[in-house]
Amino acid sequence: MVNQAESILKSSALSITSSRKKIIDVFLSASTALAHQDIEKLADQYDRVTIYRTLQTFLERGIIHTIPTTDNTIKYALCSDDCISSGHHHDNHVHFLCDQCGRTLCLDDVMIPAITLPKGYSMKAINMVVNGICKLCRA
Amino acid sequence: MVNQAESILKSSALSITSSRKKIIDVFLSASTALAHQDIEKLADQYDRVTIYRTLQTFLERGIIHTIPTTDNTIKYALCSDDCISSGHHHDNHVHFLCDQCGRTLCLDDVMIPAITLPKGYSMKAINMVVNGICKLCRA
DNA sequence: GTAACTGCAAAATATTTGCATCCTT
DNA sequence: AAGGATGCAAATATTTTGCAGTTAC
Repeated sequence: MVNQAESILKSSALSITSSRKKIIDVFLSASTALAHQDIEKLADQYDRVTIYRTLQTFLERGIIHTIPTTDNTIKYALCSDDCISSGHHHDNHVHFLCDQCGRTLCLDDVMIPAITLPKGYSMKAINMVVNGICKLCRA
Repeated sequence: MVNQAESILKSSALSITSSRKKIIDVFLSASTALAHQDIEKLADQYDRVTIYRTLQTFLERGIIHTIPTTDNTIKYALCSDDCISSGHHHDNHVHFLCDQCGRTLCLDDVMIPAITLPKGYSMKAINMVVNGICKLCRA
């Protein structure tokens, strides 16, 4: 039984350091996408700068991805296995941003429908974000 | 023939000032969505703080909206007529972010397809952003 | 041992707030 | 005239950069 964080780092050919493991663990145990600030709080033994640099590295390697939100914040989430494997990032599920609790959730079961672009445009990635009230806030 | 910027301000019950008119004109003559920085450059006779406050006001009144992008920037665009009218903002077309020139375009002819959310979730707004290479960069 | 990673300090940017003055109605 | 909008100054917050010391391999 190998540590999951370590195995993620290994498959991206990154050296295994305690800050990187910690930040991956934070993502693994989070149920939602996280803002830089959230990560700072949850991994507060590490320098803010290290977190910036680590997130940057993870983005480049496709370990995490950003979720575009209308509320002027940037949220990060772990990529699912199949989106790391291909080398090319593609996240094909819908994201949900709750206007009440502010959480960003991956709706893994809701696929993004196909669309047709006008002539001359090529598509590399597609994102779909729904704003509203989530299950928990509504209850 | 009334000035278009003035008529937009009037229908939102905002007082007509030169900075507000200028900023609306900037949007009207832009072919793409604009970042705060772009607006600063295009309306550089006005204070940076005024631009912050004006954009904030316009967002609240539904004169402009933000477009979520994966590249960690916030882009603003004028709402189309029909999205102002209802009081409730709803932008039902797809946005395109060109990875090469960085421009954000409204694909007015491409509608966002309907999706079904899991039980317990309610939808207030939906956004769809496609990344890729635009028509002009490809040519 | 070497290259890469981290922490600290500091610089550069971006955003927010307070207040006095000016402009719109 | 009154309320709201603007500009300036300054306080905060965010992000980037340089460098020296430390760690992974």
